[in-house]
Amino acid sequence: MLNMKTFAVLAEPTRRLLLDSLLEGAQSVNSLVDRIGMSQPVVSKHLRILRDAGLVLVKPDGQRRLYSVSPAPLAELEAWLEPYRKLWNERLNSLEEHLDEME
Amino acid sequence: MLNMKTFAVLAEPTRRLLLDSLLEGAQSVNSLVDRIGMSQPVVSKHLRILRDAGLVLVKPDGQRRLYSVSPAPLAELEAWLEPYRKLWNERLNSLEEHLDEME
DNA sequence: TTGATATATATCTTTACAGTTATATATCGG
DNA sequence: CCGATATATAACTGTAAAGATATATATCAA
Repeated sequence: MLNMKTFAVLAEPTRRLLLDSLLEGAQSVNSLVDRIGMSQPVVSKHLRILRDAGLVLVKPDGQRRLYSVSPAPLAELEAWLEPYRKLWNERLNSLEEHLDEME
Repeated sequence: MLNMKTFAVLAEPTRRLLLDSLLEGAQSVNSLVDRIGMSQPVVSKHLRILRDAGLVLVKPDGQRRLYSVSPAPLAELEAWLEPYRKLWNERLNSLEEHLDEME
């Protein structure tokens, strides 16, 4: 079911940076290298890991490879987060009530 | 601002297991040890890390320590996730439209 | 106080993984 | 075909961290 490796993959700051960069649209490896200021092998390695995790897609474009975000696995995060979201909403609500009482 | 160490802390499966256990209410260290089947030092160590990350709170209760979830840092996850959620919603919508067209 | 229980921490070992460097593969232009 | 460009991968190194074991600290009960 839930492939929880997604968490580990996203734990790496460089990989989140890559995903964030790809939010603005598909990009080649080298443009990502320029953007995040890491060596090309490092970027390729991280992209490989993101790809294995289903978080990005590749589309060959001549000699380049265009990477884009594939957000489906993030639904796991969302799902895991849900019961906790309820918790913190409750607490926000009771804080609000508390503030209302103080008025 | 955003303390992205939260991601790394949550990347560890045992720690997510601990948090999930605590969703059912505050618990002592030993009850968590029994629940997740790991050694007491391991559990204490992970709880320490969760505590440093602000993800759990401790309340001394005699010789025990009652741990409970403190969900505030998870708002970071939520925030980071947001632009991606938009992405996958868009894709769900276009899938829907596509299915509608096929009818 | 003493022994038992509950938890924390220190030390050690092993493993996983990020980054570097060097090299391989593939595709372009001429 | 050839050199240049774009990307992937292999091999190596250093480091961080998870789990095991042993021990320290604190609180209970008698």
